[in-house]
Amino acid sequence: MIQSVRRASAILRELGSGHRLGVTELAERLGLAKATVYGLVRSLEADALVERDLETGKYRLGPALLQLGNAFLDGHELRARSLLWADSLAGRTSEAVRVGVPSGLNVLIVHHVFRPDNSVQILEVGAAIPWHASALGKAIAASRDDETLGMLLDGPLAKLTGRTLVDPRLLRRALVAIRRTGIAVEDQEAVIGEAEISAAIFDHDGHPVGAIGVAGPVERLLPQGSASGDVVGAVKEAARGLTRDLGGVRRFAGHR
Amino acid sequence: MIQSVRRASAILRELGSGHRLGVTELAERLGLAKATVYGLVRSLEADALVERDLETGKYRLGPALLQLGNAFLDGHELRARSLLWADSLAGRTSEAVRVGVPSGLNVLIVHHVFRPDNSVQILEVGAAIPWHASALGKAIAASRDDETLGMLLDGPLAKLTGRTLVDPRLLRRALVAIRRTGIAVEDQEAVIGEAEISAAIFDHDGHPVGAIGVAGPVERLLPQGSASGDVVGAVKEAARGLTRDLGGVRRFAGHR
DNA sequence: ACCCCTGTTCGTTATGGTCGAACGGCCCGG
DNA sequence: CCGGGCCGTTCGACCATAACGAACAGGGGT
Repeated sequence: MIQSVRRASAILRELGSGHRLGVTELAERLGLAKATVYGLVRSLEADALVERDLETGKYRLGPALLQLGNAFLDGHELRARSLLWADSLAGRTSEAVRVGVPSGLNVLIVHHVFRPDNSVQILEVGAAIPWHASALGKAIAASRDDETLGMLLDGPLAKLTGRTLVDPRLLRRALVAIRRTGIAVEDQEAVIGEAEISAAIFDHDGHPVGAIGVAGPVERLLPQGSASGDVVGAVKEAARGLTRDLGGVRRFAGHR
Repeated sequence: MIQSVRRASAILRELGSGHRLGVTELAERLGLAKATVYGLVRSLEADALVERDLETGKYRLGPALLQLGNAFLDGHELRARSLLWADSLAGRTSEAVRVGVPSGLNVLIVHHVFRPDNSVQILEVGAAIPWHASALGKAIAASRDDETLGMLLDGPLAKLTGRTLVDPRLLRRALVAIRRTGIAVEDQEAVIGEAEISAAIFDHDGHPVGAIGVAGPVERLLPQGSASGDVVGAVKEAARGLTRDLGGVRRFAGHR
């Protein structure tokens, strides 16, 4: 495990949380000597992974990251195969569709089809959502191996709204139900007024590689409090179809 | 300049050009020992900057890069300020608008407004275009300092279409004209049938930080072979407005 | 005009990154 | 079914080199 590389990536993560930081500030956040951080940022800057703000001298993320992020999407097999399914799902449900993959403690949106109603919507591709506050994240987590799941439940569980589940015990119980039904529901756990219904997608040895789901206003997606059978059926069908396209197989309650 | 960080970033660049590569293949491409590369990829993998393909064992770019790329966009001042100008420009010209920043030998698209005609268009944000084959790139290059410009002209100049300018002498002459007029035109130099008209955006000491331009079918954008005054005016106005918003100033023919 | 805090450079030390070689597992072909 | 070759992986030793503290320089703010 190469120390300097890990540290460089820690710098990127630090810079990724919005703020622009100077060498000194970075050094104290990471607990490193200024000169050490300086060497790291200079190296990152040489490859345009970070950029310097000319007026303040502080550092921010560099353009090469956008390029690499785009290259990641281009080569992403699940994303490529989900394009058609997502379009069809959005058409059938008249709601927005999102496809996500696990990335640490978050779900990363790799594909997003707008609700087909000509309203202005912001593209969420690239957004990272805490796993426990999204249907995509819960659908994926429900089928992960016990070790990974433990790590997820031990991590920080931020309370994004009043309805976010943050108790590991409650969360674990919810995941059991999700694994049984194959459907995860999120009811205003990330954003008030918004809900999502999703199902996991599996690879050939039954590990969840991502999830696809339908997102929209809670009153349309969860009329009288629960999901409509039509939407649930459509989501399940899309997830199953995608799993099949990937050469995958749904694994039931298997561990390891 | 920290060796291992530069090497790690070289691995990312290698992986970014589409192909999935194994340790051995990476090692020979970079001229390093297998064990060295192995250590580097393991470290990158730990931070999700690269990912392993479970079936083939080969490596590809990781999800963290998409997240970081998105964070780069979020914090991007030029992008943020260009949103309104780009919308307005697209409305006035009824064509697609793109905003780009320099990234090495490429222009990176950081904002893209679709042509307002309800046709299906693919989002180009994150795409990297060789600077010499785009109006954005030429507009930026025309105002860069001599040293950077020399580097650009010395770099590889790929011939993307029959009309791409690849002769450094011709290119340099074109840039002189662009600097004089403040407008760069690209006529099917990247994609046959597509043209673009753009102008550079400057920071407070007159360095070009990016460019904004209108892109569309050549027959509409360049009727009877040259740009319409209306479009040129609108582009110039948007670029000037953006420059002003950034607290910048257009610099004429100044060096250093 | 001062001071303080910044980014930067320098030289030394010993950490830890690099490498070659050897291991073990997998796939392919015989 | 067995062998060969290629792959990712581990190991250990060498010494390059990353990390550090301290000293320098430049700018902004007071």
